[in-house]
Amino acid sequence: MVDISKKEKIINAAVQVFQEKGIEKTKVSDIVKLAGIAQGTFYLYFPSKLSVMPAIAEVMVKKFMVEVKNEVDESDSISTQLSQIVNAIFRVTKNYREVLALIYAGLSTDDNLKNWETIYDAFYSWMSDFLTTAKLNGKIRSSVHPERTSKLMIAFIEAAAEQIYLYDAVNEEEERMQKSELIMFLEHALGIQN
Amino acid sequence: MVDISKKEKIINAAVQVFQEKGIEKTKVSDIVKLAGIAQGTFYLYFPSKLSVMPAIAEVMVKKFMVEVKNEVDESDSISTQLSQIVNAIFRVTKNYREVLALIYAGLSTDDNLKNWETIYDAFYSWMSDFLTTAKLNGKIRSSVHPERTSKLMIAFIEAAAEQIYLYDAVNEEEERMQKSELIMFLEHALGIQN
Amino acid sequence: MVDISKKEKIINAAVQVFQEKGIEKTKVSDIVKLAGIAQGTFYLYFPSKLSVMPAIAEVMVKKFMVEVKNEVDESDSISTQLSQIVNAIFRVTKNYREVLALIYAGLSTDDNLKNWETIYDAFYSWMSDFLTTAKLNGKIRSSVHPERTSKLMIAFIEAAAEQIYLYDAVNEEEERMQKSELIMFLEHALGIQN
Amino acid sequence: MVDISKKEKIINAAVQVFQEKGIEKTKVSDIVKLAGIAQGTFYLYFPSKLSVMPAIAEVMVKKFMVEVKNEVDESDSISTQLSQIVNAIFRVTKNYREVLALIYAGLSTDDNLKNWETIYDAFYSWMSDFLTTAKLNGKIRSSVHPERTSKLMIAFIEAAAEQIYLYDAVNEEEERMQKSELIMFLEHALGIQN
DNA sequence: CATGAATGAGCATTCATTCAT
DNA sequence: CATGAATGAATGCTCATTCAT
Repeated sequence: MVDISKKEKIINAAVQVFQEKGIEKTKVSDIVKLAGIAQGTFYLYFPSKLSVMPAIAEVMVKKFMVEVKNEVDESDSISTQLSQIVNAIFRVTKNYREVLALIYAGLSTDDNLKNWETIYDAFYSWMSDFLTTAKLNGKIRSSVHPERTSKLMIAFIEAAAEQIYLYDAVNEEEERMQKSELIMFLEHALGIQN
Repeated sequence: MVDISKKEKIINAAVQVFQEKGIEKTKVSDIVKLAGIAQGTFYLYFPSKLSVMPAIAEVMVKKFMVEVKNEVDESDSISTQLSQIVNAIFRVTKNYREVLALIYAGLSTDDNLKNWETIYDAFYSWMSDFLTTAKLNGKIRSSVHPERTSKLMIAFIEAAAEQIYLYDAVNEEEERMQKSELIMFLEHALGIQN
Repeated sequence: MVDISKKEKIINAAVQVFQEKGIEKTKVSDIVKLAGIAQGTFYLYFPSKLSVMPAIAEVMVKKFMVEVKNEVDESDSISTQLSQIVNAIFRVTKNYREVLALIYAGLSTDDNLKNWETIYDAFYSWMSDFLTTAKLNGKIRSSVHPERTSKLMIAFIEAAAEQIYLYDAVNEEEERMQKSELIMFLEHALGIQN
Repeated sequence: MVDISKKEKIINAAVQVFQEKGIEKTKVSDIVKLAGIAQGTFYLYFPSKLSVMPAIAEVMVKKFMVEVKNEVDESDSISTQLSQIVNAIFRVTKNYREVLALIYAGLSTDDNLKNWETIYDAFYSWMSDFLTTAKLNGKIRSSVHPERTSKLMIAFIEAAAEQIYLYDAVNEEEERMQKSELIMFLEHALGIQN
């Protein structure tokens, strides 16, 4: 039986409440109620309401990575793997659109954090490795700079997903078409040779 | 002499104050003080503090368009024009990074607006026209779907700019390199033939 | 064609709005909207929001008197006339319960008015005359002091009506019984001899 | 030593402040200052400013009952006891005229309460018992319906007291005379036989 | 470590009133 | 007389944070 620490309970509850209520309307009292702990206990683990944000961001980045790693099959073609990456990122964005918006906002709201980069580091590394391998295998154009391009790609795919799920109220057909266009766009950008 | 309406005064003041203080810390009293009007007057034009957001968003989109239109020289090569577009978007993002972050957040914070698309429409149209022309002239790959790609490109370039100016604290050298990588990425994505 | 002065329009509108919204929630803007005049016009006729109260009170007292005078038939027995008085007062109280509550409260809320007595004077006089006549005709006990008793009776009947319509949510049967008890109570109090 | 709960402190303070300032001019900050607690604490016990009203009403009804019970001597004649009841009610009304006016108004102002009856129940019961006993002893007319008449009497005596203390600015002589008239009125109404 | 009652600074919003037209 | 846009003082209520137990 897995013992969930109070800190984790708080983070999980925070993700859920933020997801449902948005940043302004979420009260610490909501979070602790859902976490099943006392109001004061929150402050034993986090110095302030906003300081949960980085922890949430970390959780979200982990979700992205877990999904991507689960979805991507290295034995498939690069083109297919690219689709798999896009699908994974789209899926997480769809499910956690609100929290993601909050993170993007919350981090700038809160002063104490420019850890963004640090938080994303593992994801950037993974993507960078992916690109490096592909490049070594001659599957993508040789001029790709894996590190820089990894950041661009993640930013791009997430932005495309947000565009669809956050601001548009698109139908499934349109969603599918837009995703196709994105993948084609990426294939050309990376100069994929299957 | 141009007569600035009270509403415009409020919007301009709001852009400035939000830019300086962030969303949580901005008080309506700050905005009206800067706008030179009474507190109550604010509520004659906007029903709530957050409801200025869409108006601000519109202003920001206009800023993007003005900069892009000023910067892009249609007599230049497509490749050059692409750089010009990127430069313009980066410049606005750099100058208004805070407000932009607020908008991305604020719109989801505030319930009353999913007008995002509407607000961006003009920009999307411009970009779509740009791609259509380029496509007709055989300057970019023929498989590009101008409308869909226009949305992707704007989302992408903005996301790349935010990544640099919002979350990173990059040096100029790194900024320059990242921008180059982005342009190269875009050139391949669009299949540019100069 | 009768020309209703703006002042009367305001008073009528105020009665209606107060009736519907209660004293706290009634805004001057509601009153003027219903009266069909401009906000500022209100202040040409009344120095403040609360200062309409006495005018409203006057209107209400007039309503009481009109109803009582219409209902009471001097050719009927004293006992019957008493019932008629009670019925009239009950009817007005039922229809204007909210405004009446407001008046009772509003007058004490507002400092500038202890005109209560003055406003009720005409009603007291009528009742006093009624009692005087009855007394001269030997229809009621001779120890009744018409002036003092007139005030008591009006206060009493109104209080009884309020008790039913303001605070109770009585059924019609109970209402009828309570009214009977009141009339019997009054008959004995006045020592009515038919 | 009796420990006064925070809730009681609030109610007591509220009675006092409302008595002094009236309903509109009373600020929550006044109440908490007098109660010696923090502003926020008020809202731990009452959801809104107006919601103290019912609690105050209860306190006032208790005051009526305490005074009446203290004053009335069952070994005295019915006539004397009636005077004692009137005196007690008049005294409380005189001392708390403002709060009483507020209650009468406040209850209708505030939506959440038609508990009026419930609040008065104990007082009605006491009076009803008083009348029942008197009736059984043949001291009052046998046609009196104790329950209904108890409500009428309380409403009546209070109304008479208010008429004097709230709206009139009577001299003591007039006050005494009006009270006599009331008692005589009641004696006849009840058909008192000493 | 945990609690949750108490705190009180802080702010958005309202609305009676004014006054230039 | 009439207007209604503009005013800005005034206050109820919230909620992050603390601390005695």
